[in-house]
Amino acid sequence: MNIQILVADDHPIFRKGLVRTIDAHPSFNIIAEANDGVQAFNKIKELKPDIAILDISMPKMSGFEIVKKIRNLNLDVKIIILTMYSDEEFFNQAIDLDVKGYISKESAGEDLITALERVSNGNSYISPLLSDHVIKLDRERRSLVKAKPSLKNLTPTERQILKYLAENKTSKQIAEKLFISFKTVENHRANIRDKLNLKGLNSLLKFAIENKSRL
Amino acid sequence: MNIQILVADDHPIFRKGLVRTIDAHPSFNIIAEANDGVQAFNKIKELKPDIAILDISMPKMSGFEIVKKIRNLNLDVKIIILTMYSDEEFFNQAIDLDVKGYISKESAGEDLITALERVSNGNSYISPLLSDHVIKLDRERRSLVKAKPSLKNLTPTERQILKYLAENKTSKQIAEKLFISFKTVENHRANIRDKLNLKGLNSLLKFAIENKSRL
DNA sequence: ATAAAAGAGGGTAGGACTACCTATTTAAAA
DNA sequence: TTTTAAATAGGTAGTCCTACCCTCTTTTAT
Repeated sequence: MNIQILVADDHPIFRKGLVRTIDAHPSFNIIAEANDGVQAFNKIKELKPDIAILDISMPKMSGFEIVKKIRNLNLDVKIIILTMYSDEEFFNQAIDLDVKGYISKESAGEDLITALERVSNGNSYISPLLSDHVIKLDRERRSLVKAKPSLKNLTPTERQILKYLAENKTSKQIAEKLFISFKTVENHRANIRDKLNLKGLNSLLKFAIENKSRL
Repeated sequence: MNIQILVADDHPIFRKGLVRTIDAHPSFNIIAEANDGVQAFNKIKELKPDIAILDISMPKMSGFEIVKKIRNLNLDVKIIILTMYSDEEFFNQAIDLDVKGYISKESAGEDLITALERVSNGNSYISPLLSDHVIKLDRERRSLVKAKPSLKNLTPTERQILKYLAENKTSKQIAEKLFISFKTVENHRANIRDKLNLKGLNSLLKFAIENKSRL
């Protein structure tokens, strides 16, 4: 068994730690490293590793953007996300993107190796440091509380408008950018609020700002 | 020349990267590693390394607290601070504590080695990634443009109002919570916008949401 | 082919935020 | 003691967002 791995992280010293940890195991083979998101994406396209270990926050392109692009190209690359943040949003996003592994940067090396082993066998692995959080989420999902509305019900135009909203553009400003009437923009806003079940003043703006990373 | 070094960082993988980077140089010798602040402090007291490399944010005791304690004991240990944050506050604090080296975790290994060499010779070293920042800060100070006002310029009441704003409460709702007139709340809002140099509709709301974790 | 969804455009009423003002009281700092 | 900063309260005009209505065309899916 020889698993080919790409490692992408913009912190050279941390990356060295990753490489050493992984190289110590004969079944795993680092075939490439990347310093930033664009580099990572290009190398994944070119070398088609079995597993890509991606930091979320990298210059030029985030880990998530890379995953989206990979999915669009239908590349069969398993993804392990590395993160500093035990943020619910990020985690949900990872799940939506069918990411197989999700590991905190605070994890020990054994954690990483376990993740690699499980993911290479087609399973998933979430770092124990994060799983407390996951259990909480699971409980939320089971409860009757309406699940967080997903963005995927939105049409492309609605998404576009949300992006502008996250920059705190007014309906009028958005209308000018899109060459449509501001009334149309306001109608879109009303539809989005309806779909996301948002009520109250500026609730849509708040949502747009809080979720801009997922647009 | 054989320099004895202690490394303290609560991220095992990053720590491994540090150790490998340093061990590759014959003049430097890792004599101990620590997982958290208390461990680091105890080992420094016991082993008296020449140089201690400390992460700022560690469980149980921060890097800065360790430095203070070391200074109180009059131990002759040179300190290199490692940080994720290119935050002005942290940097100033480090300078005040007579820290000899200050390195970003985004640095490459060569940066670290350079720092070790300079510090072991009695000099100082600030990672270029940070010195740009320092220079930029300096320029901002020199320029007439009001430097980006941080949250610390806000009064307690203003902070409180920002917190409510981050929850998308209206001025009226906040006024009711605080038992004051909504006009007072709006005045506070105007003052905050002024201090933070925010302009345009809902810019304050946007700021509050984006910075709520720091309130 | 027909129905549904997406996009575009419009109207009205009301509530909310912003930009500008002024003014008083109180507490802290010089 | 005088000054300054903070907190309080008020006014007006303008712009924007929201919550309701409505019609029309084009595209997509059944």
